[in-house]
Amino acid sequence: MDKKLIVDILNEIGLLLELKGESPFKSRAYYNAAKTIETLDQDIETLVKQDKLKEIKGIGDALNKKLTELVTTGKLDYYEKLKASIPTGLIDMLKIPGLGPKKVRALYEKLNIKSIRELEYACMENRLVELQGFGEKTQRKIYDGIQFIKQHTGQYLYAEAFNEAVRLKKFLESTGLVQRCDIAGSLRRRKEVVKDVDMLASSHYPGELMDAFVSYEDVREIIAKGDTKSSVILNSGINTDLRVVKDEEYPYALHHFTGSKEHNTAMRHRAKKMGIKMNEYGLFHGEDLIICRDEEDIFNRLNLSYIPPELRENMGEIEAAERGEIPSLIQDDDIKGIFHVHTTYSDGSNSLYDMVQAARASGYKYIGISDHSKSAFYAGGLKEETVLRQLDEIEELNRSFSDIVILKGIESDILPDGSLDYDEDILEKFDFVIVSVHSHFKMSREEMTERLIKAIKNKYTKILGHCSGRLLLAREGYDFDVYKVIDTAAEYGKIIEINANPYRLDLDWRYVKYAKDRGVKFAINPDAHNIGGLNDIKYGVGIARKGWLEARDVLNTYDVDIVGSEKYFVYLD
DNA sequence: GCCGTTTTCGGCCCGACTGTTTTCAGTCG
Repeated sequence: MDKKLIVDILNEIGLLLELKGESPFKSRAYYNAAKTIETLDQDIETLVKQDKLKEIKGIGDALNKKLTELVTTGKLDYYEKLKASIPTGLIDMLKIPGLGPKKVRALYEKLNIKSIRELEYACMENRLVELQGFGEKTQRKIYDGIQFIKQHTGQYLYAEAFNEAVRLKKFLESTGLVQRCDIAGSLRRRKEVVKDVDMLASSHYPGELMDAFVSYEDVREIIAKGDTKSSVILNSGINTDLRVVKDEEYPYALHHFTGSKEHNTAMRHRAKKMGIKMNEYGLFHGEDLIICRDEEDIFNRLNLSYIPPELRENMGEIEAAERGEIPSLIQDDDIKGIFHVHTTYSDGSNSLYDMVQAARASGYKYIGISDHSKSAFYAGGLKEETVLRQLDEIEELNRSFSDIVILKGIESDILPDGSLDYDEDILEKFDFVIVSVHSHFKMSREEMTERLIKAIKNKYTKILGHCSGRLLLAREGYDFDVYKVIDTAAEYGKIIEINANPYRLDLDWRYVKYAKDRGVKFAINPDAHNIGGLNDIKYGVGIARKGWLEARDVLNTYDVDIVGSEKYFVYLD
């Protein structure tokens, strides 16, 4: 058995014991043994055979037994059990500078944080500062450390990759070497998680353009470089490809490199039936190129109306385009106001006044404040008297602004039994109630479905918040029957949130069209915990588009006299 | 978990530094 593997296992046991809060001397014994074996000049298997391990200083009865088991069987039961008792994410968290076993353990025990992504999210929600032994600077340091770590993983949130891609596109355009340039691939389709950035450009000077690309200041490593395709890794760790084509090939290439693969396959199949060959260089009748100036021409040539990139997943878009039934998708500037905004009353980091001012500055006509309800203990949920105080402040602010309406709301926890946590005399004071699950994720599928359905049916419920509870790349959502939940929302005329936070993007777009087809209406909610969070709304719009939604399907494209009225969902029909 | 021996359990490396906390705990090397 490889000595290095044995050393690694001993060191990991030491680490796991520290995380468990065992005696520091016990874990040190394992570290010491690891070091001893590492520097041992005898063969460990021979020592085991001759039963001479115990003669080595630092290896006593217990370690002798364990090492013998490990060397002879290749496995160690004690290690396997230890590993299984601790979430693997905790070990990853130790890689963050400034985080040791004690703090990781505190984060796990007090905040139930089990992975780096969950930790990052908790930092952004400002949840670490309240913890004993932690503070503003520690939280900052941990957050910065996570940004560093993230450079080494393989998947990225849409928002992260998109911002990288936009910067790169600006750079490429600034070289003066490109004719046309676009972000392609899954980013252009607005997938919630992407593996890489695909850029496409047309140019008279492909060689010079590639030279410029690989010398972009953000490039960390050049993987490949040619005249038509180059690959680099950016400082953020994201793999980035640039394809360069002739300008007359550009529309075909843009369609091809936007994908999805499934959409492209279906399109080629359709073309072939019409006697047309289709690839990234063109549409061909025999040897003759069919001239297309842009993507719209390509679709039209195949007797289809234009299909926006977000819909290109081979999920019915080609059939819809054939019938001329591609929806007119919602756009950023359709949004007139926002719901689901947190303030310093609960776990937000900007005041009610500041959030309202930021919404005004963004041109919104209304802002729906919804802090956490009293059961959200970890997030500083509002007790009844605090709710009343906030409602008073909102009324006061409403008197002082004529260009924005502040709506009174709450993000009420859905308790394990599906009930809400305020009495009716409080609930009836709100303009809107968002209901969300924030605890007890580990219920059975049936129980969780019932819990959600009961909350939807509650007469004070207006919006079902982040339906699945997932945190992208960090935490799976809880198990529930999404179709039953959507059907219930449809039946009771309740609105489903598209949470626009880049970590959530929940309801998943794959179910949005199902809900729309059943008449469900949506609210695109930033779930903002600070002023910057208000900008997340655009990611929600992206998901809404991916879910085939039009402006009329979305509550916050309506004027405040409609959304602010008691029976607004009636107007949405 | 190991060691040494006071043969049965107490001690096991520590100082600088940081960010908390208000006298100290945790991390790092």
